[in-house]
Amino acid sequence: MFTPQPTSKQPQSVPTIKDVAKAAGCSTATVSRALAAPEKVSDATRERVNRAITQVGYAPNIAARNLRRAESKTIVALLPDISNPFFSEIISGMEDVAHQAGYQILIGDCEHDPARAEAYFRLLSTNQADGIVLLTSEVPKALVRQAHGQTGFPLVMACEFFSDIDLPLIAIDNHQASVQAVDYLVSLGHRRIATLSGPTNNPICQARIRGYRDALASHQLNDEARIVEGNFSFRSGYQQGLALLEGKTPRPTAIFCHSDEMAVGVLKAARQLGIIVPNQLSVVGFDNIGLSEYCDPELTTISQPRNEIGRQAMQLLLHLMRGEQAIRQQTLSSHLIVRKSTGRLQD
Amino acid sequence: MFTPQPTSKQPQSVPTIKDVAKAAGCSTATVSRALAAPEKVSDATRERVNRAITQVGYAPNIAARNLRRAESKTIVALLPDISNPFFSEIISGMEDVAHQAGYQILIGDCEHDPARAEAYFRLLSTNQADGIVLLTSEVPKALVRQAHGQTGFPLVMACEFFSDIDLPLIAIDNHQASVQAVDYLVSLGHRRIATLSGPTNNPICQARIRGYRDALASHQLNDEARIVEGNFSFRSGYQQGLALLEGKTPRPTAIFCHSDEMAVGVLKAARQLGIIVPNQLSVVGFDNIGLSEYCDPELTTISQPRNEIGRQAMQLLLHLMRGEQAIRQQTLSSHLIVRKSTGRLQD
DNA sequence: GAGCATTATGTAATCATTTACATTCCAGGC
DNA sequence: GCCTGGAATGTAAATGATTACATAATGCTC
Repeated sequence: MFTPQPTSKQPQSVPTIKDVAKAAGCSTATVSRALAAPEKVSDATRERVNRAITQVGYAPNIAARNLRRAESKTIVALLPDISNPFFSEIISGMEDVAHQAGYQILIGDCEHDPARAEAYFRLLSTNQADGIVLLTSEVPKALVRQAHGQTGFPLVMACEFFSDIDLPLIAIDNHQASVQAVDYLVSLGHRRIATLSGPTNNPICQARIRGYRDALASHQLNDEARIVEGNFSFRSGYQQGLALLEGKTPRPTAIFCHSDEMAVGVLKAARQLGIIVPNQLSVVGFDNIGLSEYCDPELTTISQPRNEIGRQAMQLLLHLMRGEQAIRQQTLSSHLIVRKSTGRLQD
Repeated sequence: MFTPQPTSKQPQSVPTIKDVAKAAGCSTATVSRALAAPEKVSDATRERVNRAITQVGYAPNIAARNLRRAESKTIVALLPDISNPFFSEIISGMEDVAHQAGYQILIGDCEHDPARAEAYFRLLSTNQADGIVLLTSEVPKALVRQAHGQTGFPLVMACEFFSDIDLPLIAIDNHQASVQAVDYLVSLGHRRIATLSGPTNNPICQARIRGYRDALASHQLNDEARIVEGNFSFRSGYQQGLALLEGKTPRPTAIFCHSDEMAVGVLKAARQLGIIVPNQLSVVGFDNIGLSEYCDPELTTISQPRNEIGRQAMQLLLHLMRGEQAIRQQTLSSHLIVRKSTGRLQD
């Protein structure tokens, strides 16, 4: 059987499903089926189609497919700030699962700008995205509320959450993680334990603060509570670290930070003030980013299963999109990694 | 004039351009023109169309537009590894320019896996992306060669490059940056200056190594050259740092690292061996990431204009895509930031 | 071998938009 | 008043893939 070269009316143009059909001697419908539902096509035909595909060098036009199927196979991951290395491992977990299922991930960096967040949400209504994984609570609540109103709206939160909107969620128990950190510090003999929080309007920080307070209370240390606010960055850690450590009030002997970067900032502040860590000050971080093993001293910190959070969030989203039943909220366990930045109180 | 509610045959469905046309009392062609080329439509009509659009709550279906226009308004940014904070600021610069021009950025994390890179390249042929900014040389060369073959293929490199493929490029002069670092170390009295390189098959590392050798030669220190290979990570910096510092050969008094993370790894190695930085060892990093101001001691490093690299790379790509003439290669200037990790040789 | 179910395939409509081409309208020149 | 040209708008084809529906082919039962 002789199959001619694809008739060259437009020699340059990209081959379409028609070219494949012609080369395989069948209809476009058959080609389409051979690709989307191979079991609906006879073995012989499938073979012929596959050969034709490689012969003409066909690749499906995704825009056409998206139009017809009214989907985009794209998931938006909304982040507060792409430069925070905390997120990269989560993204990585999400990507594994998403790619497996034939989805792409579009990383949406909100840069703390509500307009950006809105633009990314809009992608859903224009069929440019099929679902959203929300990794920040810093987005206009109206958007989220509206999404939450529609049943089956493909939206999942990971790590962060809203106190007053009950979305599908994959996260650790921030309250408990906080309790664990404080209990540990108390067990080392510390009593004046301060917290360097992230933005205090952030629900995860609120949860951590509650955990902090509850833990202090359980040791009759309510009066020692001391909370300062940062924004997770090195810089805010450094600045607030200075504020905590050089003040006139009796200096805390331990600081529990809501991010590793802030903890490293505190380390710098302590260094500058000649305060030895851990002898005179214990510091605990949060997240266990790569750096925490390489700073001086190595950081005691709370480790979140970041890859797993990403994977499960994506799995949950896929379930929701398929309309399947799924556990709507999952709490993963964090754990305290003890390194060199914490020690027994020396007096 | 009474305009009825959009006739409700499918009350739920998303409004299309037809609904707008009906509401505005004109044809779909006119609506389309009012949106894409407002000057082709009378003021009155444009007004009516705009009102109709808000009235029915219309948002264009991007898949249909992409199909018809054979473009996607999406640019792929190919990275070797998303978790490297070096890239975030570049991405940020790219996004600014891209959004301005109505483009989206799809971040492609290759994770050092050629298959991934290939998948992202394929997005171009399936019209899912209009151009690529390549931030890594770790992609199959065949792909790049093929792209380079086609004139006007929308591909731009940033930071990294290929020694044997002459692509449009925005980068610093790595050779010169290296010379500057070494000259500076020599000026502090150092003679045994080692380099902790990134992967030595990476052209930017090769350029830096050449710069290192040339600078040594210019000071008659050729014989002192000592090069070890890492992979830009904390861990490789630490391991190779140990190797360099605890060997039996006379210990280097300065180490020039091809990344800040490796430099911080070296700091840890030195600490562990009881070597005081900068008194007994000077360390220079590369990239000036946020961390470099917060590690101990603060890192002397080479700063690249990352935001600007991102902006210019995107601008260049946009020019290429529009078929405009443009400067194909641009070298931006880096500079040495002197902090506390380098000092005069004390003997 | 008729009747019926099942499987394989083809035809053509459909998705939402853009745009080539056709038509209409009007102003201005003669 | 006629003609020309340009502006404004409409008609309908085109983009490439999917899929409802129709049809053809096959196998199976009795």
